[in-house]
Amino acid sequence: MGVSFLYLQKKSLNKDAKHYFTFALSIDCVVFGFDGKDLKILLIERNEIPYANHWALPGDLLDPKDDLNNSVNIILKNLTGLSNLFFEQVETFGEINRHPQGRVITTSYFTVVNQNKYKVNPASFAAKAKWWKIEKANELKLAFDHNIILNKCFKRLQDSIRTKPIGFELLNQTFSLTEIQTLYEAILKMKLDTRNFRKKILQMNFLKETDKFQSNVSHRPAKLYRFELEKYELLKKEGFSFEI
Amino acid sequence: MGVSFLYLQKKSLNKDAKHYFTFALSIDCVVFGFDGKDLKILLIERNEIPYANHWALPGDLLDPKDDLNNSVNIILKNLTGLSNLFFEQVETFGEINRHPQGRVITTSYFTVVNQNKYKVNPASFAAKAKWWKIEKANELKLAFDHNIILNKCFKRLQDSIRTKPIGFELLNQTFSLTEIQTLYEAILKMKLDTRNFRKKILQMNFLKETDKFQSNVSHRPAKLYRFELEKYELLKKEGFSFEI
DNA sequence: GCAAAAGTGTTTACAGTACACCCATGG
DNA sequence: CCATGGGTGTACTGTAAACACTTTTGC
Repeated sequence: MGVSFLYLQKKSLNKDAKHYFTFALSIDCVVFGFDGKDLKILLIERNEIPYANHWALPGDLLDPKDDLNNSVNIILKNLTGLSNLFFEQVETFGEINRHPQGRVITTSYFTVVNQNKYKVNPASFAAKAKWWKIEKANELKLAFDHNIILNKCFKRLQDSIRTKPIGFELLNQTFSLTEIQTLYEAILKMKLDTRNFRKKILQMNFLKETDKFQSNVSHRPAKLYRFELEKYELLKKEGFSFEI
Repeated sequence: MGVSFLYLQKKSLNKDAKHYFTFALSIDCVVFGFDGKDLKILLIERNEIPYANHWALPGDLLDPKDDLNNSVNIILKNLTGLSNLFFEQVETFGEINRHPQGRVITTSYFTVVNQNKYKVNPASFAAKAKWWKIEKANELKLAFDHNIILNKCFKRLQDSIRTKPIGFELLNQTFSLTEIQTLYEAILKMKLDTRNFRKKILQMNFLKETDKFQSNVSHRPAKLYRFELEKYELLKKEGFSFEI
C-alpha cells in the first residue's frame, strides 16, 4: 500500500516529491436547468478520445496555478459561456482507474441556472452542448464515471432545494406560484398539494407579490411574485430555517 | 488563469502532462470520540516542519497507486492504530497556498469511535496522539487549514448524527438511554428534554432492551439497551427515516 | 359558453413541547 | 436516611395533510 509519513516530514517530502506530486485534478460540474416543465442537465459531447462521441459533464483539468473552488466558474464559462454562478461542492472521486490516461482525481460541483436567461450556444464555444432531461441523461453511457457523479449531484440538489432558496435561480425574476410548485415537483419527483404548498411558501415571508400578471394565457392569468433575497437573509439571521 | 481544454483532448493531454500532473493529494481525518461526558477529537503533534510542534488532524499524502476513499482507513491505522472504521467524506480543500511546500489538495473525512474500545497509544505509533475537547482544539492554532477542516467536519457530524444512527458507534455495545442523550447533547450542544428524548428514540424501534443494568453506581441502576442494526436496516427498507 | 389553469379555507390527525414527582441503589 | 441519577405520563399546541369548488381569461 505504501502509505508514508511524508506529510509530516519535510525531509522525506523533498526527497520523494517526484512520487507524490503526480496527480492531476479535474473539476466536473452538473448544471441543472428548468424549462418550465422538466428538470434538465447540461452535457457536452466529446470529440476526442478517451470517450470520443460520448456525452460528458462539463469539466476540465485544474491548472496548478489556480484555486480549486474559484476555478469552477472559469472552466464552465470557457466551455459553455455560463458565468457568475453559485456552486455547491458535492464530492471528490478518486478511484484508481476512473481516468484511462492517468491518475486524475475529480471534484464535483452542481449549480442551477435559468435556461431562458442562459441560452447555451453550441457554435460559439469549444464543445457541443445540449440540455438533457435527467432521465434521458441517465440512459446514456456518459464518459468516465459521470453517471455516478450525476446521480450524487442530483441527490444533493434534492436535499439542497428543500433547505436553501436556490430554486428561484431556475426561474425568471418574477414567477407564478404554480411555476415554483412545478419546479419542486420536477426536482423532488413527487406531486405536491397546491393549497398546502402555497400556504407554506407564502408564510415564509420572502416572496413579494408584484403588480404583474401572466399575459397571453388562455386561462385566468397568474399573479407574479419576486424572491426577496434581503428579506430572506434577514429572516435567516433571526433564526428562521427554510424547509419545504 | 490558463484553463485549458486538455481534459477533452488527448493529444494536448499527452503533450502537457508535465504541467497538469503535478498535484499531491492528501487525506485528513477528523476522528470524533466520546468519553461519556464530552465530545473529543483526536489530534497528532507534528515534530517536523512545516508546522513543527503544532497539533494537526491525522492525515497523510495519498499514494498514487491507491484509491482515495479506501486509503483513509490505512492512513489512520498507520498513524493511530485505529482500524476498520466507517468514514464520511466531507469536503475537498484546494486553496493555492494551503500547504507551504507545494500544491497539495486535501480531502477531508470524519469518523466516530468509541474511546474505550480504541485506546490511542502514542508510544506505539509514529506520532504523539491525544484526545482533545472540541472547544480546546479550536483554541489551538492547528497546522495548515485544519481549524477550518475541523469545523466543517463538526458541522457535518451535527447533521449526520440527526439523520443516521452513527451515534451508537461512540458508545459501548450496551448503553443506557441517559448515555445516548448525553452524547446527543454533547454533539448538538443543547439540552434535551429527558422524557421526550426517550419517547422519541424508543418508538423508533431499533433499540433492544437487554436484561443488564448498570452496576456499582450509587443510585438506581439504569437499564441497558443495544442497537439492533438488522432492525434498523429493515425499517429503513420499509421507508422509515431516522430523525432526531 | 367552454376549456384550462388560478386561486382559495376548513377540518382532522399526529407529532413536538412543556412539565414534576416517585424509585432504586450505595454509602 | 440521604444523595444521586433513573424512570415515567399527560395535557397542550402547532404544523402537516386531506380535500372541492369558484374565478378569470382566450378562443
